[in-house]
Parts: sequence; structure tokens; C-alpha cells
Amino acid sequence: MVVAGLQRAIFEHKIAPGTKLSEDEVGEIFGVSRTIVRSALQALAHSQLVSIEKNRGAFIASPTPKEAHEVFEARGLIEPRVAAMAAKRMTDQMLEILASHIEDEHAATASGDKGRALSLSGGYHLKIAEIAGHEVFTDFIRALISRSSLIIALYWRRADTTCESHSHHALMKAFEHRDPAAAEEIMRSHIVDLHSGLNLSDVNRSPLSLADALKL
Amino acid sequence: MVVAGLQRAIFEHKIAPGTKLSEDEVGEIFGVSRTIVRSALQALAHSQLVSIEKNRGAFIASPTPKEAHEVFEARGLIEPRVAAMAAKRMTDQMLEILASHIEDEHAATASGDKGRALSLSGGYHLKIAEIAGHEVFTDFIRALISRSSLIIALYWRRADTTCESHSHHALMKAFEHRDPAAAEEIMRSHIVDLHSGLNLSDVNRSPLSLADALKL
DNA sequence: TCTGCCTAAATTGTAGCCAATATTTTATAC
DNA sequence: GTATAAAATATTGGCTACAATTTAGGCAGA
Repeated sequence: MVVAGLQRAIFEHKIAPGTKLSEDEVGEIFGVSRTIVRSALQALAHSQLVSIEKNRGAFIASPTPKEAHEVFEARGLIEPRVAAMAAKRMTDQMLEILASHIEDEHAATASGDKGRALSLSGGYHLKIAEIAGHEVFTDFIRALISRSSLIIALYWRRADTTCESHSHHALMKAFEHRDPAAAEEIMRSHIVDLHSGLNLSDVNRSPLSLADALKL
Repeated sequence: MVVAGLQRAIFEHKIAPGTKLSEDEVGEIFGVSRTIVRSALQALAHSQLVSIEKNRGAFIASPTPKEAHEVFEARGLIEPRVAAMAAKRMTDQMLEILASHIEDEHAATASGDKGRALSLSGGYHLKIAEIAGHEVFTDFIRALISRSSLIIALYWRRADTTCESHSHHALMKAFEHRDPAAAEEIMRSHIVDLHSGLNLSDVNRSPLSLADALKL
């Protein structure tokens, strides 16, 4: 699937915001016709990962500072509620899945694969939404996490992601105790941390060529 | 635009959930080729207004009771926050726009045009989000209101919408006083009212033919 | 040298065609 | 008469070709 391929590349920061996605070029890379590419680009445009300009083409989206602020404000409203719901419905099996997810994250961080670590960190948040079992919120969170990936590429202040692991561990404790209020509060402050980890005054620009980026 | 045309028909309850949207038929009605129709149907599928089944076609979505519940739960979380934000940023000009919107709603109700009244009622909620100036929340609310239209078609308990006008008037008062807390609370209870106005145990099925429905 | 316009190349937008899959009809057997 | 199976029909899926629009380059004039 070409949507998934492009998404992964975006999540792992293989392609930078602003990169042009020519239909022919993308089609060449994935070995499909322009029809498929077009459909994929429209899907990605709908989730705000690419912006399509009429008669000009599709580009990896470059969220503005305002947009970045709004995305994390939205996450700050929705995710705590969802974390509380997940805590209520938590099972031992789900706890194990979350734990192994965190291990993968650690492994990726240890091996220095920043992109993969970041992508897995988003996956952890998404997993919580899935456990909460609320499809509407899950869809929203999926979209917000995707956009967060672009935002982090543009505005992330520090190079480390260690604060991540700490918060995620704290969340695990709350889930183990099936404590909705704690989960909600930890998630809230975690999102605030992420939000304040952004430097919305200047931008990290690092344009890449599409062909280089997409070695699948 | 064919997307807008289909959307309006859905919002005004001209086409019922479950109705099949044949590509040829839709293309015939709007005078465009199947390529355009396919693109439009995919866009509508992304916003969950139609569901596309592989090799079978596109159908107006039929939200399940669970989905209906979730949509209004999401609205109950997001819209109060947005109403508070709107109250903070409210201007006299915006108040007038909202007021005229309510008048239109009254007029439509008075003339017995239920579909249009419902559509305008949704538009009022959307307008509030636009005034709040938060694009991310506005997009979410737009999607939720769209889906609410289908949900109301399927599960609305009573025939009247008078409770609507009452809550909307109460909101106006809060906006006039620039009172975020009041706006938030009124919106919250308004959404709860809407939610409890649904009868999620049985369904109002009323299939229509597409050609009849789309007298644009 | 810089500005403005005009032409040409490249890229997206749309339409129509053939292939693949689902649905309906019809024929046959029980 | 009913049920099963096979063929015919209709509908969607994907590709290619053509049209429309934008962008880039070059040329002329100031």
C-alpha cells in the first residue's frame, strides 16, 4: 500500500515537510500507476499530512506554529479522557502489549534510530486509544499523532526523547492499578510536556530529495 | 462540486442512510465523469459519510448505535471547550451573524422545512467553532456534525427540534456577556440533551431512490 | 543588467477503455 | 416446486491517452 509507505516515511522523518510529491515519481517508486498515487495523495491530504495545490501538485505538509499549538491543545483535551477510559477497560493482556511496545521503543532509542523511536512513541499513544475502545476518539488521535510527527520534525527543541519514556512508564503504573484519575492526570501533564518541548519561534528546515528518502 | 451537492443532500435528509450511490448514476446526475465521482465518494468516505465496500460500491453510511453514542460523547467533550473559546473572542459583528443564523433557523422551522432547519442548526454549531478560531477543533466538529446528521436521521426520537432553539438562545446570552464558563456549561448540557434525544434501540429506516432525492 | 513577455516543457485534471469482481437470471436436477 | 449451479449482466477497479494549467527558460527591449 502506497499510503502506508508514505505514512511510514513521514512518521520516521525520512521525508521532510515541504517536499514535493510528484505523481509520476511516487508512482515510479512504488511501481503503481498515477491513479493509485492520486488516491493515496488525496487520502493523505484528508488527514492533513500532505497539502494538494490545484494544478501545482502535492507537498508534504508544513504545519504552521499556530497549527502545531492547536494540535497539541487538542491532544491535551482528548488524550487524557481516553487514557482514563483505557484505564477502566485495561486487561492483563493489554498491559503486556503496552509493555512490549515500550521495550521496542527503548531498543530503538538505544540503537540510535531516532525516527523509529519517535514512530513507536506515537504508536504507544495510539494503542492506548485502541484499548479505550472508542473509535471516534481513536480516529481523532490517530490523525493528531500523525500531524504531531510533522510538527516535531519542524519544531522539536531538544534532540533527546527521554522524557517520553519516563511519562510512559508512569502511565503504565496507573494502568496497572486501573486508576483512571491518575492515568488522566499523567497523560495531561505528558501532553503539556510535549507541547512545551516545541520551539514555535524558529523552524528546523531540512529539505530532502524524495528519491533518496524512500529507500523502502 | 459534487462533494458539496451530496453533502447537502445528506445534511437535509434528502438521501437516507444505506442508499447506494452508483458511480454512473451520480455522474449522470451531476454531469461529470466517473473519475470525478470516484474522487468525491472517496472524500466522503474519509469523512465517514459514505462507506465504500470493495467491488460492491458506495453507500450512504449507517452509523451504528455505538458510533452514534461515541459521536455525541466526542461532541460533549470538544464543543463545550470550543464554546468557551468562542465566548472569549466574541465580537459584536459575530454576534449579529449568529443571531441572523438563528433567525434563518426559525424561518425554516416555521415553513416546515425540517431538513433545512436541521442543517442550519448544525451550521450554528459550526459557526461557533469558526469564531473560536481553532482550526483543528473546527475540523473535528465539522466532521462530527456531518455524522450527527446521519445519526439523527436514524435515531432521532421526537419530531420537533424546539429544544434546539431554546439552547441556542441561551448560548446567545452567554456570548453577549462574554461569559466563557456559562457558554461552556450551556453547550455541555445542550449536547447531553441532543444525546439523550436519541433512541438507540430501534432505527428509523426510510430508504429512498437516489434520483428522486437529488432534485438540486 | 534588469524587466517583461512569449514560447516550450513538464505536471496535473479529466475522460474513456478494458479487466476483474459481484449480482442476477436462467436452466437443470432432485 | 425448490434448490443448486452456471451463464449472462451490470458495476466497480485500474490504466492509458488526451486536455488544461502552471512553471521555466529564452529573447527582446529599455
